[in-house]
This record gives sequence, C-alpha cells and structure tokens, in this order.
Amino acid sequence: MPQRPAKKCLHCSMHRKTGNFCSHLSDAELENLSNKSRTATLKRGEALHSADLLTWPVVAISSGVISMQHLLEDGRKTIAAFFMAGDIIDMRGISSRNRGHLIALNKTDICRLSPTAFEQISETNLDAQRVIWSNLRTQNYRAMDHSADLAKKQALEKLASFIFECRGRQVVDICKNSVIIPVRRIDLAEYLGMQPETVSRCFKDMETRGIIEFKSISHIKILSIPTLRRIANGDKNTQNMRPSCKVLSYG
Amino acid sequence: MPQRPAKKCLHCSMHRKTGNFCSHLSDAELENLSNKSRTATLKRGEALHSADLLTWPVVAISSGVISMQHLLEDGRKTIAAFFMAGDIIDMRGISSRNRGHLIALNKTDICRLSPTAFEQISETNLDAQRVIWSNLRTQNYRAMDHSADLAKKQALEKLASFIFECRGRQVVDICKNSVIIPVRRIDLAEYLGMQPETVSRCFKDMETRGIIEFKSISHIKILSIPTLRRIANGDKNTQNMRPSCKVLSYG
DNA sequence: CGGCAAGTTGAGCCAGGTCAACTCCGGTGG
DNA sequence: CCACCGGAGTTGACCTGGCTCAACTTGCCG
Repeated sequence: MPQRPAKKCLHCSMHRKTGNFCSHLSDAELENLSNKSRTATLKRGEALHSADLLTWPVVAISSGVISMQHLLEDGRKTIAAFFMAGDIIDMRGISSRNRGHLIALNKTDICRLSPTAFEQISETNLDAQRVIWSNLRTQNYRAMDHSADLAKKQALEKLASFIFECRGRQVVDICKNSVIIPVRRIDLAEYLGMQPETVSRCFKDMETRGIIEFKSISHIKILSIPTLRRIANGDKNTQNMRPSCKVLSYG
Repeated sequence: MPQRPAKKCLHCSMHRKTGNFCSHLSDAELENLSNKSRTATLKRGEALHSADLLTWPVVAISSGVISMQHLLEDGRKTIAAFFMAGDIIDMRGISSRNRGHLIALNKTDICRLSPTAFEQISETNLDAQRVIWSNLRTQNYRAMDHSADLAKKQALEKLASFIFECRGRQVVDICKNSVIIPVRRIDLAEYLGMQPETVSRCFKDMETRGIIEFKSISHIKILSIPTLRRIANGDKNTQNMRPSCKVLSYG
C-alpha cells in the first residue's frame, strides 16, 4: 500500500513545485527515493563535508542558499556558484581533488538523494531525466555567464548583472521590480570578486542615481529597469539618462 | 548490412578515442547518428550561427577550439569558456536570449549531431548517457573553477592556473612538463579577463624567474611544477623559492 | 541595554589597464 | 630572393578603479 506522496516529501518545495525533479516522479519512485534518502537542515556556515559527499554525492536543495567556495593559500576566499531551491548538486565522479567546499549561507533544507535510486530514476523516467539534465545545463550556462561577468565587467556592472540574476532566479516574484538579495553583502562580494566596501559604494551609487531603492537591506526595488540593464550590459553612457536629455561626453 | 563503423566517423577523434561519446555507440547507433548528422570544418573566426543552433543545438567537437564569447555594449569582449576535442556543446532549451556567440579560435572540426538521434541514444544507451552526463558535469565544474579564478586571483596566478588547465585538458601529453597553449595571446587574455599586454608581462616574469621556458610561442615547458602550483594557489611566498633557502619577508 | 557581527564611509595607494611605439614573423608578389 | 605588408606580440610610461586599512554606524540577539 503506497502512501502517496511519501510523507516527508509532502511539504518539500522540490516535490511541490512543477519544474523540479521530484515532482515528475511516480508514486512508487517517490516512495522508493524518499525511503532511501536523508533530509537535513543546515545552519549558516555549515558545510556539506566531502566525506559525506562520497557516499551521498547527489544533493537536492529545497530551500536556502548553498555556496561553492574556493580558498586560496593566503586566505582569499571566493564563491564560485550559488545553489538555490530546486537545484541539484551532482558531485558524482568529481574527483576528491580540491573542488571547493559546499557551505550553506542561510538556513538551508537539503535532501541527500540515494545515488542508486537517483541513478535508476534518471535511467528509466525520461521526464525526470530531462528535468535533471536541464537543471545541469542551466547551472552550466549560468556559470559561464558568471565567468563572463567577472572577466571584463566593472564593479557597478557586475552588481547590476547580479541584481538581474537574483531577479531571474527568485522563486516567488512579488512583482517584476522587486528583488530579494538572498545573501549577505560579504557573500555577494565574494561571489562577484570584489570587496564588501566596493559593493556598498556601488549600491549607494545606484541608489543616489535613482536607479534602485532599498526597501530593506535585502529587498531592492528597481526604479529604472532599462538603465540598470544598460549598466549590466556595459553601456558607459548611463550617467546622464535621468534628465531626459543625453549629454554627450566627448570633447 | 551495417558497414561498421560509419565511414565518416572512421577517422574522427570523437569515435576513435575512448572516453568520448561516439566511441560508446553500437554499430547501428553510430550508423544512424552518422547518417543524420553533419560534419563541418570552421576556420579561425567563423561562428556557429544561432539560426543553425536552433535546428542543430548539439555539436560535438572533434578537433580545434571553440570559444563562447560575450560582447559588451562598448566593445569589450570576453571568452566565457573554451570547448575542445571531445566536448559536446548542448544548446537545447537554451533560450535564444543573449547566451554568447560560439566562435572558432582555430581550424576546428565539428559534427552537428542530429538532435533526435542524439536524444534517442541518450535515452536508451546507458553507457553513452553516462559519458554525455559526465562531460556536461565536467564543463560545469570547470566553469565554476574558472569563475573562482577570475574572481579573486591576480594576473600571475590566473595565468599559472591556466597553464595547469591546458595541461589537464590536452589530449596528447608528450610529457608531463610540456604544455601547448592552443590559442592566441589575445584569446587567452579575453578568457582570463586581462589585457594581452599583461599576459605578455606575466609570461615574461615566469620565464625570468625560471619557472617556465618557451620552446615556441605556444609550447611551454614547466621547469618547476611546485612553484607554478603554489602561484596558482595564491601563495605569495614564491619569490624566493629559487635559491633553496626561503628568505622570510616579514619585518 | 550591552556586545558583537555586518555594513558603511573616508583617505591613500598600487596592480593592472591604457595608449603608443616598436619588434617579430609568416605570407605575398615582383 | 628580397621587399613589403599586416596582424600578433612585446615593451615602456602613465593613470585610475577598486583594494586596503581604519574608524565609525547600524542592527540583531540574548
């Protein structure tokens, strides 16, 4: 007698939201996967230990933010990627070589998926397979976009891009102009390859130029999407967009 | 009567080299895929047009280097990723939104795989599925590593990392110390988010410090792998490693 | 209400970007 | 065979965006 859906999945966002892997499983598959998997809640700063990742290399995130962090010899730290609700971290076959540490930036609910059950589902359930695949592809192209941002953009431009990235990723969008920054300034700085001080200055700059408005420290309202877009795209002529006439800066 | 293997695949590195997707196909699968696919050779600078990518979103690379390039408003250009022999570029489901352009950096042999044949194989041939998957995962983690490099490393450190990346990716390694840089300085600079001038200066620095040696403009011999590794890892105390005694730089 | 972490502001400085001149090298044509 | 050409790479001199360090403010939690 299959109780459907598996009890512990009932309130999990991974199962509830279409577009996520778990919502494409049959009752039997979900039951099986659920029984063999382990949920957990991480506090800010807690890590997914590499020892655990060897036995549980596939982790689904149901809420919160997990970062992939790299550490340099002298203490410089970088966040290479954010994983958020719906993402599947798949460390199968990633050699134990220094791949960075997975560290929660928030209170985060995760589900360590049984590798065998996961593999079996991905082999037999084409629907689920496509979702997993698509998630991985998205992660991949997101990482490449991020590389492009880091490589040549200036601080202000990176921050503008980041606001759009957050907007695109947030699960509930209250409104097209409202963006929640789900991480601390420090984490943001490490993700964008800049200093917290610089992040602060850039936000301030956008605010005084009337492009964004802070509802709270982590809640932004975008006042001029076009201007922000142009900044993100590296357009240098956005200084004078406010007073409707565009002053040429040559000469 | 299946002629095995498909004629045009006979000399293709994708089919010949184990570890690549095509080498895991049955004769029938290869025959079918081969018939429905289109090979092509690109010259330096030629692009995979987005129109083509709509109908042929899956491209396998058999030799050469393809870059994913992003362009900013004011002409700044970035290379977000390199794709090399064995890589599969999978643009299925990537919205036509500005995802960057795929441009050859060399004479490059590609094979546009029939999406239907590719999909069918990936659903039925578990062996092949695993290879595709693993390739995508590798691309993903490579992109994240690259992000980490770009975010916080200094020019010299990025270059050192890049040398190791090339070493890790090169197909034929003549010798553990020999590394071929498969792209021009300009492309390298765009990939690492720096200026060609800076690339030049950093190479020079490594050379004068006796860490690497240039056999030709694109052929490096690493003279001290440990030093190069330490630079890549962000260790600041590599200046004085040569004269066997390590001079402390404090005080 | 104190204590601490996070965030902000200000002042000074340097790694690496920018610009311009020069060298190197492979290809082409007389 | 050499002169010429153009793109790639290198070198030097200068300049600036953002890093650094230090002081200060804010906000959260017990």
